[in-house]
Amino acid sequence: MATDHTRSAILTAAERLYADRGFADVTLRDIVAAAGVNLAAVNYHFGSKDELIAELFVTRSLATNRERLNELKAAEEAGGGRADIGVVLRALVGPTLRGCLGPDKQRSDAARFMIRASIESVPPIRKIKNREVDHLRKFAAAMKRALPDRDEVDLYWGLHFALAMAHQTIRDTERLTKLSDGKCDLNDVDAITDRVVAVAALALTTATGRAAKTARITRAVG
Amino acid sequence: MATDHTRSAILTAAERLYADRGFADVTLRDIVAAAGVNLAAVNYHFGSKDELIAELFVTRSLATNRERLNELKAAEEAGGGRADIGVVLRALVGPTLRGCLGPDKQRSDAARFMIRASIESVPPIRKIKNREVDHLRKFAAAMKRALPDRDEVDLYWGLHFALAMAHQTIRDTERLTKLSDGKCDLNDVDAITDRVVAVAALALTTATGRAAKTARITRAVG
DNA sequence: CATAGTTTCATACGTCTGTTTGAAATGCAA
DNA sequence: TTGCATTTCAAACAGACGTATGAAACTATG
Repeated sequence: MATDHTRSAILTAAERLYADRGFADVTLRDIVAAAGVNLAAVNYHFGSKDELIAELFVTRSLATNRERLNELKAAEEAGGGRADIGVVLRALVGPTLRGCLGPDKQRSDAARFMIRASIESVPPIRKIKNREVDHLRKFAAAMKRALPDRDEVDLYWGLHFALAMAHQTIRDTERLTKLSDGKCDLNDVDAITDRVVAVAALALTTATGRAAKTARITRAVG
Repeated sequence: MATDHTRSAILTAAERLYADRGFADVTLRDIVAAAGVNLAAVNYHFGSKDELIAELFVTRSLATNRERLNELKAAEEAGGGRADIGVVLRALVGPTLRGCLGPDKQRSDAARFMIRASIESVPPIRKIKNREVDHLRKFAAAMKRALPDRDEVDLYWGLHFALAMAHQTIRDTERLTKLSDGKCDLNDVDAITDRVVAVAALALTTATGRAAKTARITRAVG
């Protein structure tokens, strides 16, 4: 064992390559070349390519979830067991956004790997991913504490939309930049987080009747 | 030429398989087996696998864009050159949502194929996809007409978020269903469209100062 | 019917993939 | 140093992939 240099070199190289180019385009030979180790090392240390991916994913998954929950717990403890809905949402989308966007320097391979994992549904990950729901349930519960009068279904949709906006912003940076001719600043992570949280919170705090009615009217007009 | 049964059989089978299982998991041999034709037929009729995918994508892409623009134009003409922001957004997200969600019967392979295409970034599609921005620009312009006083950047973000919510809802149906224990009805397409449009419109019509301030406050509190 | 052109077919090719193998190298205790 | 276990390495393996080939089966025109 010792420091197991080879093992961690593989993990680092694999994470970076997968984050950069996705799962489909990266072969074991690419990984071992980047890691500077022999081809057989992957199978020796991890058993198979799938097990390497799975280990990468569970490690990062646990870390991200821990970060999110820490932020949530700190906020709820500070608020006496209940946090503002905006703070809850920020704890949900903040960690991932910070990891994936912003200046190159602070952009981590880890966060970008997680995005890849959530985009490209590769078999070894798909099986593990179902546990994510249990993690999100904690946030749904916190949202319920923040907005006890709100209909449960609305809360789920709000959580879903918040993740959708954060997720898509990370994934499709290019399109928004082109569409806006660079006017949308994708480097200001705090501002982006503000936007996502603001929209989700707004949707959750506005009277559902009014929103639904507006939508129905526009539908009738259209 | 005649009816070119083989050609269209390949297209149909390929679209369905790609929609169901994604690009990575579907081989030419899967396609020709499903289409009931010979392996060499793909290369004979389309030149290569990539060209088959490209043809599939441009066909569907043009159809979707046409549908969206028809809805937009009809609304703007009815409104004397300017449509309500909700109607514009509905024209943007409605066609795709209708095609991808709802009861199995009305769910089309075409729409699901397009979602796959937007998720898994396969080389032959990636090159073509840049044109989508030009299409979206027309919606950005319509949004500007609907909300002439709104800051341009806000409009781009609103458009981006609307697409994000629609897109993610289609893509991650399973997670939301599980999280909500089935309480979120993914079969009621109109209701879902209402929600997406309502949230996006709400974000676009609420005073930006208030939203930003709320976000900043929650950030400070957290 | 004959024939030229098109389409289908079985089959094979070359390449790339993840994985395996057995020998060589290394680390470490006695 | 000797001996044993761990780790590395070059090389090869079997399988799957997209593609190419040439003969066979069609279709339609004269």
